[in-house]
Amino acid sequence: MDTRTLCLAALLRRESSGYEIKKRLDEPPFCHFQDTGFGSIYPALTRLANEGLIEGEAHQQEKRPDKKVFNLTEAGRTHLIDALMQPPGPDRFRSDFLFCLFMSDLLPRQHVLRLVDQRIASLEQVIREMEECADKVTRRAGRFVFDLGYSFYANERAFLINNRHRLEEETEEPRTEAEEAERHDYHSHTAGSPL
Amino acid sequence: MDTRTLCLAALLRRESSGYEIKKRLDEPPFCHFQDTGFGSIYPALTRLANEGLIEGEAHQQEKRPDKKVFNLTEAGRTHLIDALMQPPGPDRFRSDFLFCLFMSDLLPRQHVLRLVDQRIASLEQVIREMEECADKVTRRAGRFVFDLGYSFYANERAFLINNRHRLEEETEEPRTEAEEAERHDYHSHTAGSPL
DNA sequence: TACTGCATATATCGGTTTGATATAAGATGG
DNA sequence: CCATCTTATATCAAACCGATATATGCAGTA
Repeated sequence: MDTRTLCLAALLRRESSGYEIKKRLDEPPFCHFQDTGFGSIYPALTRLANEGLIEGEAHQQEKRPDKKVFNLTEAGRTHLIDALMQPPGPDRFRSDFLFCLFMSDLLPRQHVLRLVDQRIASLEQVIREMEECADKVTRRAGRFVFDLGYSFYANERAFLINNRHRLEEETEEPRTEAEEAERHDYHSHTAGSPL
Repeated sequence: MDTRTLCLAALLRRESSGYEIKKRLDEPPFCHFQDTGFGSIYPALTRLANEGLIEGEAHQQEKRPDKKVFNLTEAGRTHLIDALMQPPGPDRFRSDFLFCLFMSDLLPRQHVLRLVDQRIASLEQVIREMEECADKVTRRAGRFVFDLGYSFYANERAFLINNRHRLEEETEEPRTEAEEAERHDYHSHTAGSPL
């Protein structure tokens, strides 16, 4: 979902400044399936204001930089609902961790195991944090997505713990042989062996 | 992982053209955790060639456009391994589907249920396709990532099937009341209710 | 037969996103 | 007292994404 729609959604229930939107988008449950930076949010807000989908005014603050607080217009609300009714685009998922794992026959075994252990640790932290704030999530839709996210993380943790041993074993056949085999496959056009 | 590193990885086991790289990156198991378009791949290959990390020559083909086939240099192989040894960046996951679900109290219930059913159907197709090509995945590292990916999809499918009923029930409290409650929370600074 | 659409193959272009950085001042903490 | 964090907005280059252009062969079909 593009940043403009994200901003509309963030403004639906309360008026906010760009900074506040960023903060909320950075914490659960939102950060688990959408992320943005200031570099996207501020231009998006400017454009939304030009299009009349949001309205804003500068609130002067004591001892703080001025705050530009925006809220949705009726047109903005309509626009948001329109966007949500469109068939959703495909998920986009990019994971350096999985990429490294996939390429891990190039790397020292100890390094790979450390990578997996760090991943398990970071999953455990996310899970702990989610458990702590679980009772704050009361809206039905929010709760549904929260629970789904939780099951994602728990599932990955379980998989890594249960399958870590597969990466501990000695390296498979020597690399040169494997390469020769794949090269053969390639030339004989028999198997589309994955990458 | 940036596109240049991706291309190096794709060239590790066999020489390829940009088109072939794109094709392989578009199919499992690669498409499940990395994606790229031509708009990224061709510039990346040009730059890699300028940097001496890959070498290429144009193969003339009968009845087809010319093919520029690249392969890794020793410097390219070293560069790839260096990149893989760096601590991996965080996963990036963006899902329009989850975003729509999260906002689903704005949408007609039937629409949301249809969305979920379509999601289940598409998960089931992915799972079927993975099962069909499962026996082609033999490399240990590839197999590990493949199995992890499979468990992702299977987990999400199970969750959606088991929890779909939660979205069937009548809408919770009327929206205006809920809004008032949240507005109160906000002003009293007691609860950081998520978005 | 002609038409339609798909696969092969490379490439560019505009718009968007990302990540780092600039600016500025109060709050926090060692 | 100094470093670092938080609040607050903003910009910029580099990278990325999606659509489109170009050209040809091949398979299916009306």
